[in-house]
Amino acid sequence: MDLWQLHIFVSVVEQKSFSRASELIHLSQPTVSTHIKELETHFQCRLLDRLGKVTEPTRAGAILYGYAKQMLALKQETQSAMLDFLGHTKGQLLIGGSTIPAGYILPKMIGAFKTAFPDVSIFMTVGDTGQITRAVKDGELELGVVGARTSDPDIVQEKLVEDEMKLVVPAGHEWAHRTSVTCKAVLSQPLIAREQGSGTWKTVIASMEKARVDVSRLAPAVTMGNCVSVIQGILNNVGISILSTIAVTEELAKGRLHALSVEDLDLSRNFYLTLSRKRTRSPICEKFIQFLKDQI
Amino acid sequence: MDLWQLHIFVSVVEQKSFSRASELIHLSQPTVSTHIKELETHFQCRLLDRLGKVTEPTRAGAILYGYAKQMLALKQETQSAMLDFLGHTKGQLLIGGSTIPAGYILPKMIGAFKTAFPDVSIFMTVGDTGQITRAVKDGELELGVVGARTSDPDIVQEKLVEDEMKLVVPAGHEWAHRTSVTCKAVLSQPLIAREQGSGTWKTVIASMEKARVDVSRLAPAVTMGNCVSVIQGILNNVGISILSTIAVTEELAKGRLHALSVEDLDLSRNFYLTLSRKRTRSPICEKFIQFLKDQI
DNA sequence: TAAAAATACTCCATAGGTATTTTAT
DNA sequence: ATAAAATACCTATGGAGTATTTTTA
Repeated sequence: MDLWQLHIFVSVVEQKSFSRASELIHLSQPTVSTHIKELETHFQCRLLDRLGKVTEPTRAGAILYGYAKQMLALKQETQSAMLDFLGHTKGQLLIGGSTIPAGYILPKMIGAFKTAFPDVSIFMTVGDTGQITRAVKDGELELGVVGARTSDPDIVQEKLVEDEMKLVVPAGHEWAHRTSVTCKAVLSQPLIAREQGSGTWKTVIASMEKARVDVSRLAPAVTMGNCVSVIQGILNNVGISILSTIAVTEELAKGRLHALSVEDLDLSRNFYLTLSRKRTRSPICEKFIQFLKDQI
Repeated sequence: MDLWQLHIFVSVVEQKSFSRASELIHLSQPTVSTHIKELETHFQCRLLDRLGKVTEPTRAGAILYGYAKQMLALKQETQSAMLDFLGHTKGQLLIGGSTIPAGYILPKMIGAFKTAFPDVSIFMTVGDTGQITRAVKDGELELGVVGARTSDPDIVQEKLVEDEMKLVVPAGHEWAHRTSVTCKAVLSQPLIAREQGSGTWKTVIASMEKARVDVSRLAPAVTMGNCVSVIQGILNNVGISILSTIAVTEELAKGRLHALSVEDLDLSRNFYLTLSRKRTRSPICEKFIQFLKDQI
């Protein structure tokens, strides 16, 4: 019993005739006979009553007909589901991003992409660089945007955007009109730090170590769990902090915050498009990558 | 794309390996490769990522896998549905009977059959001989039990039971202790007749004509639409009637009615098992025919 | 180096065909 | 007599095999 034989069987039932069915499927009448015979030997019973004028299914044939229709319908459904997916118009896309990309880069992209392809469902996971990279490696996510490179050979990465981090102070701060300060001056101010896993804070520490600044002299006034809290902290004069400009563009535009660079400190970093080296990317994912590269 | 290829594909996905899958299905590894390749060219995309250690489905492959599982499950379902039906343990049986068989013969049979095969659903249609015979001819019913033969060459009939009709009088009637009366005597009594289409009444009229009794002398006190009404009529002294003994066995046993034969009148008739000559009978139907023949 | 999949090739089973016979209207 | 299905028989595609190479961990 295969789909082809079932298709022939269904055609005979619907045409009520072997020869009419054979014309319809562009087969010879004996070929149709052979296939029906094969089905009948397979099930060990008559499936069609050849009544002379017409051919009608037996009870067993009627049962098989019902199932056969279902299977053929399911085949059709499969075909069109695959076509839809491969025509990158339908399906789902699983992506991931570390804090900054997930908060400030990807949402815009997802919005634009959804407008272009409304039948694509996008699921975004937020996690730290390590989590996202591992998920991409394992195929749980098709694409990630993270703030650090990895040495894993199963991963390919591509620089997506350059991110400049700056010292951020409230509008009324004594430095609110300066464009830069020394690193030493920063250490004298109450500072809002980020938690251990934060990519932003890792970059800050790394750049300080690179500039041979004694990191132990850092005395954070408070440590906060996410970017938004830090911004709120600055606005409420808890302290100042070093943040991605991407994360504060809005507040800078409103004039409620001011950003300035820190002398001697290289606070630039990159966000990387992160993909599995060997796994095949879906057409939807390819399309999304195009979007990312084009619209940034 | 056929079921065999989908089966191979599913096996590779589940085994995460071409070679392990090939062992499982008892095929060579190159044969598995060929089939997967064929699926991939059919859908114009990669379905499996050969990652070296393991093989995992691509997004497209994952979609196909879902559908493939459904199709294979449906195939299994088809197989077992056919087996159940052919093992005459499950399914439905459509039968029909004219008034007396449907009222007094078939219900007993259906009860016994349902006990033996509880998973069989039986649907019984009641109609006159002509209706039931036509439905059997057209395959709407698989089996009928009717009170008359037909000349239709598409129908085969077999005598199932002999039915004796008798004159039925109430317990207190003047003939309540007689075993027979003359036909002439019957004509002098108030008689309950049956409607036009009734097989019972047709038989009564036919036997009278055969005995050269002047049928026009029949003056029914009342005409009733069904057997049960006639019995009630007799019990309430509306008149007497000629009925199938099969239909009054219960009342005779209770002693509320008395049956006697009519001299000169041959009131015997047969009920016939009625089947389509050319249509294949389901195993359930064959089994039911056995039941009918054995238990009568 | 070893294991997995791909490639190259050979073979035969079978799906397809045509010609014809049988069956039933 | 005619139309439909079955039978007989032939052909060629492709599904299955073995042997080998390529790839990658």
